[in-house]
Amino acid sequence: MGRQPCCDKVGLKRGQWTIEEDHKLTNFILNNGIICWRKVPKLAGLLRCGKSCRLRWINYLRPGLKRGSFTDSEEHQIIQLHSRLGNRWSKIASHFPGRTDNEIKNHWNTRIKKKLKQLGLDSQKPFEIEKSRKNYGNKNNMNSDSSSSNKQEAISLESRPEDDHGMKICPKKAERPEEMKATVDETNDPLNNYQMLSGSSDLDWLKESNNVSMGETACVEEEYWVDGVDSFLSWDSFVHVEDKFFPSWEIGN
DNA sequence: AACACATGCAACCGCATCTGC
DNA sequence: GGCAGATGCGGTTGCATGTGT
Repeated sequence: MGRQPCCDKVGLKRGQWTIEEDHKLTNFILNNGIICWRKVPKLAGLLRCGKSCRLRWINYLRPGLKRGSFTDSEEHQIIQLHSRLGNRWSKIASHFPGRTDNEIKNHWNTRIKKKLKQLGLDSQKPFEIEKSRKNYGNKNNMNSDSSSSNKQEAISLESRPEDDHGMKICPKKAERPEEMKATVDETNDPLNNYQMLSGSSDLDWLKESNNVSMGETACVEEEYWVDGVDSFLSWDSFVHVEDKFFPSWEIGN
């Protein structure tokens, strides 16, 4: 016995949204807020399922969305976050006000993944870059106990006063498949390669962090992380803006 | 100009998780 | 605690557009 479909799909429209549909959905939400996505299409006069409406709103119609290509800085931050979080796109997206998880996921799959592949890095091993980064920064410290350093990192991250959504930044060690452990070919510097491919010179933050010891690495990471997030508008401030538009609902994903 | 192929993005699908009863 | 409905999430697909021949 299969799962019940999220909605009765008979007679529902699919595919690309028309401008008229966008207007209907936008007007409805602006006037009424979001109470129940299931009811939205019916109340808004749309022949779509609630899921589809939600997706359209979140990914395209929601005010404050930043459209256009990703900047180098954003791309670097995506790579860094992905190295910590893996394919948890919504978590990654929460660090980019105005960007959607879908957008970031698409960007990763179409651009970044390709670049990493060219570098010989396996994008399916999301912690590889982070690990590479650590290894390159710790050539003088190769004997250090990796498990304890992992633990140290986990503690460091978990004791973080909490990010804007109270999420855990670093997957627990047990959640990391063994295969994710990095195997770094020290004859190649992936960061150099990435820089060459991207034609960007602002990977310096990665290189700079390679010059510190293990203990310092954690500190640098922490600082970078905080600076990186703070350098963007916080999601909370974005929520406040939306509160003015939509006092009747909350974005509390 | 016409066609084939590649690319990027919007949208869909189905499972996971949350929430209220 | 168990269940059902609603929502969230990530993987995947399909199509529009761009590019090369």
